[in-house]
Amino acid sequence: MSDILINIKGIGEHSFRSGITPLEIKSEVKGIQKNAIICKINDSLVDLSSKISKDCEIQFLDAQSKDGHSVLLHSTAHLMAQAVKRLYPKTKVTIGPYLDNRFYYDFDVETPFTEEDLKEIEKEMQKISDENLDISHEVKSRKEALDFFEKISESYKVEIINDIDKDELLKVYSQGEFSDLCRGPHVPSTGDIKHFKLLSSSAAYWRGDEKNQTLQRVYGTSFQNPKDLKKYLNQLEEQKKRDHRKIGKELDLYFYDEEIGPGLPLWTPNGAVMIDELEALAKEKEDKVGYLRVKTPHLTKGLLYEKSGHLEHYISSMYPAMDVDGTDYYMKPMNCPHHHKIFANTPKSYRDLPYRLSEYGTCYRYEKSGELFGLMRVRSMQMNDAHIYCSEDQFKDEFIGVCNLYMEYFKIFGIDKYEMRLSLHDPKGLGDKFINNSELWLKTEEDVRNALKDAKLKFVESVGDAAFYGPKIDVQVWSSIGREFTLATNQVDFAVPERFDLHYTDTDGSAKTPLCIHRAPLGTHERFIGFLIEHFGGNFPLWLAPKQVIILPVSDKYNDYAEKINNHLKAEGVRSSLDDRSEKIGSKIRDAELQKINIMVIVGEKEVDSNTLTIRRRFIKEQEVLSLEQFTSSIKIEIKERRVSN
RNA sequence: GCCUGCGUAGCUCAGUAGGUAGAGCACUUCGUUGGUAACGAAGAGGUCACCGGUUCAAUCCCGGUCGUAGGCUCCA
Repeated sequence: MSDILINIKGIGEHSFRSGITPLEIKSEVKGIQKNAIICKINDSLVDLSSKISKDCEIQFLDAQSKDGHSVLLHSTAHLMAQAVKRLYPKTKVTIGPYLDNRFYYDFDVETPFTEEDLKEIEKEMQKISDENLDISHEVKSRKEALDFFEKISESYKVEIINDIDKDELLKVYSQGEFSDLCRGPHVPSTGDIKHFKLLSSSAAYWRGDEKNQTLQRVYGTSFQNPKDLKKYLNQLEEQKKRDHRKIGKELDLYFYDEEIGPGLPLWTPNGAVMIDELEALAKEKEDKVGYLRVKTPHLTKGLLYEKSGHLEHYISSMYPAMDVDGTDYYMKPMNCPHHHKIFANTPKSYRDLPYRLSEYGTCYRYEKSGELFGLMRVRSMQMNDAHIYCSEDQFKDEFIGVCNLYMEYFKIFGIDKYEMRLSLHDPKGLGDKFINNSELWLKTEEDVRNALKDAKLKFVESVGDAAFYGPKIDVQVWSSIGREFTLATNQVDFAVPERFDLHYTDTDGSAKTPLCIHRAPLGTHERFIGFLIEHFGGNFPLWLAPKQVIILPVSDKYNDYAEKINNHLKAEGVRSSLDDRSEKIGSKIRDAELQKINIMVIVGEKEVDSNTLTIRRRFIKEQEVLSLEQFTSSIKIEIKERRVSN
């Protein structure tokens, strides 16, 4: 057999016999990392056991690299499947991919797993790891693979094979008694998988379709080093602490009541302050760029939604109709048709465009019970909604204007991780999910794409996610605990204005139909505040905080002085309160810290004598001594400028 | 909507092999007048989510309903 030349990244070129495996190279050549579990040959990830017969470049990777970690996670999923098959031999396996830092495997199992079962599975996994079984693979023909999986009654695998492209090579990975259809690659041995933890189990539908069999999904994680595993688990614990549902309760911002209904949040005085601040911000920004504010009713006849197409497309997520004097009325699920009515109420000329209507109304949607989630998915939502009616010529500027508004908000809140997603129609869904006019779709999508490119905004595209009436831009953000949400949305509507027979008189006297841009840069107030709670971990900037200042007298003797300060601040529009309980100062400070109040004003003998205040800011050890006037004016500026820090 | 788990005081949670319950914090009162993350004492608080069934007896066992958690599916 002839020799081949292999360039080992970071080490140099070596000559080997053809047919050598990376595993053999690893043991023959010094300096390759001991923990290497996988390698890249000419940029594709390959098992360490595969034979090399050509000159190439090879890079060994351990599980601390991104690719290596993915492989480790994937192999851990297989390890888990093997453990499950040992403990519950009747289980049928399905699929087990990796995610960021996690993996899962879906099983068709007789009885769902309990927490104890997960512990047992984990133990069995440890055993298989200790057995240090070689993980090998064989390439099989379609027929061989089908025969094999039929013989071992893995019907889901059979189904998968039948769906795979006929030309694709099928690989069967084996470790001990366990074999699985898989593209791979995998770590060389079960002994390479040492530090893992099963996280949770839940149900999942086969192929994600609710009509299919319910499977049991087990999530887990796995790392090369015990330290990294611990770090990740800690991170998960930390994330729980920032959950908006937990902080929302602790800071008394909102709650749900069984007698009111799921998904219908009640905002307490603290939470309502935040909504008011958000609205004040939005009004300020919108007033500057020419939005006109309107108000529309919460109830509307069904006829309107027939016309708009919403009844046809979204009836399953609208509250059922109520009969009013023999006519069907619906809770309003969105504002657009009402705004269209307002547009149409008086004749419009090209001089009126762009015509921008905004509304902070409450909409009601019947989200399925299992979809409700804290403030992020609710059934009554306050929209930061607006519709811009414009001509085709104006479209680009208006669209970019809206995107810029997003950016402005993001800057105010210190949101720097976001992604714009241009959602396009799916040609297959025309006439069904989407308005049936492919030319108009393509043209509008191209217009939006160009507008984004001209504004130098980065975006990704997503086919099939458009609204029924036009393409949209969704802005995805990640809360500090890694949850991804669609926060802002911006949709182009080329269909509904026509249905509503909206028109304006153009310069030449002809009637034209305007385009409509639907936009909600702050999404819903509920979701936005939910996001902000996690983003700030409850430590809101001063302007947004429900409780900005608390006055803490050192003893009852200084209550009068404290009260004077409190009254002054309140008169100046600062959200200030007074803690005049007979508690020691340390206790009052502790309580204020737990309530995450931004500023504590401490007053005792010293302060009364010198007519000053001692200012203790959240998280800041150094205190300031200021006069009441100095303090008031400085925080008023901080509030007015909506500073993010602290 | 689907699968599984959970539901005890305002909050965080104990507990009862079936005999109607307990702690800490918060709250109220009294004492204390204290200088940077918990002063002390006393008191008040619960139809053990709701509705049925089994039982002499149910917060506990069984069934249903509602709510909630983790996911799946969905999101104008």
